[in-house]
Amino acid sequence: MPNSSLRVRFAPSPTGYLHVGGARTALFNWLLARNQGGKFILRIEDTDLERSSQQMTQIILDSMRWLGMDWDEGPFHQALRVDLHRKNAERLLSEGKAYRCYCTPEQLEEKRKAAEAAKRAWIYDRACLNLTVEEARRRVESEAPSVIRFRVPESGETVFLDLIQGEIRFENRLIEDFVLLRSDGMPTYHLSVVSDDIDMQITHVIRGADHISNTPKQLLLYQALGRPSPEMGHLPLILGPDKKRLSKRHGATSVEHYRDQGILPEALANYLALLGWSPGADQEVMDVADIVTHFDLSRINKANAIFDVAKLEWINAQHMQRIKIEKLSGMVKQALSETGLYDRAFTRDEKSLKAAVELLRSRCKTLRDFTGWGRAFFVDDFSVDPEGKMKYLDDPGIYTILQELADRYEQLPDFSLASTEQALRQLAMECNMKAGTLIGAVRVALTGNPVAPSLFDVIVYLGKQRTIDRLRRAAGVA
RNA sequence: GGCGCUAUCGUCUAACGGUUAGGACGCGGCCCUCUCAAGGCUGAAAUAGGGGUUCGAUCCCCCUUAGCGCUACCA
Repeated sequence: MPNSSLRVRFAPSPTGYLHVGGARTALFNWLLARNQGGKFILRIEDTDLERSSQQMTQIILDSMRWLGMDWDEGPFHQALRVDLHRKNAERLLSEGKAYRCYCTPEQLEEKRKAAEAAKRAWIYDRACLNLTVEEARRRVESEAPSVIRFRVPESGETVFLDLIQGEIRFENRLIEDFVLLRSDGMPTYHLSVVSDDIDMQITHVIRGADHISNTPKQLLLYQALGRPSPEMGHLPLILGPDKKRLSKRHGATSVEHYRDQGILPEALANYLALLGWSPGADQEVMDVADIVTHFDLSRINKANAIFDVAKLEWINAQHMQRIKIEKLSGMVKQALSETGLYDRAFTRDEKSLKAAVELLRSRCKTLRDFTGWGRAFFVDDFSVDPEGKMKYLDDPGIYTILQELADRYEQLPDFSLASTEQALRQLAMECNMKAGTLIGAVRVALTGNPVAPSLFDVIVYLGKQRTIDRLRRAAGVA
């Protein structure tokens, strides 16, 4: 039962990078739209002029695209739509559903503090709602700055059926007469969100659970404006390992960061989708298309989830193993270029690059491992791991053996998996040493690392000349 | 403090009144093996506590506890 008239939106405020929490909110909206054949709308909530910036907007858009999301409408800039918001505020004012408030921030702060000191709950006391006609006239004439406050019903309840959380109810008398329009004439969050969601004909608002307590205010606004409210769904929050809300304190929170760490976009999307949502089957590693077809709001969890980097890395490793080799090679090439390790002469051609990637992929957790641990597969300039050196190249006798192996390899008419292995084992036997020991030594000589793919695969990949050179270099460095 | 939401292995989660409470990450063991991964097999590990409802509660209700969120002329 796809609902092609469904319209959802993601509405970030460009005051920082795209946070993984925000990314997940965006993703769930996008998944819902794509699953239902509806529309996904992007709206930039930049009414906080001081904290918003064009650069941040750009970074957010880039991160979304990188994650594989596209949008059908927008990006709309909320700051450009304030006239519409103001009109709604004025309409409510003229209909008596809102009123002017002349209280200064200082006065309010004072009352708030007093209430706090007396351990009383504080919401705005409606001082300006109860102004006598005379007082009201005086205020208007004095041209003192004022805000427009929404007049919340003093009794009754605001109840809604949350798509994810179920029924949620709030007593109206505990809801404050919140500000719609600031004294500088700029709309506040509640006013602009509702105005824009109405104008953009949003049918489903899917957002973080931190907005649950904002919901009754917004629902009351829809009512006052005489418009049906959209369906509401509140996603559980993403927490850090200490169960606190995920923040910079936990280190990595931006999508950009994970991209820089060498996480694949499909892996991050996969992991984010699994945070709070579960596919019907036990299959957890999915590509985006799979997730789109299986996505279903009814399978979203209500409890907050802790962001687990270890599992993200595992999922990433899984994706690196399953992805088409052409695609992975392209990403590795990009990573090599970015770190200045892409040497066309060394890598020779696409086929050779693919061979190296194929050899390394099951041993890598992120793209970074290709340029770090896998360095010797792409350039000749690599260092030798001290521990590997100590373990395998400590005995001076090994150098003559490596030299000898290089000589024998040079004589080999065909340089293959079988022939190189046969020659090595033969030499080990003659030297009265275990093949495994020699293999270890050669591995360190060729890759600088005691941990690497199967040795003879490495030898064949490097080729005859490079293998011999590296063996002699290791022997010579002695 | 007030209001709201939540509560299954350490973590992500499945089980939508009846299961030996399942899977995955991580951790341990074994197999494979030239190292390390990958892969296969396997082990330890959970229904927060207390009351109800019911023939029967992880599941429904209440209380407690804990965690989180909101509590601005920020979004």
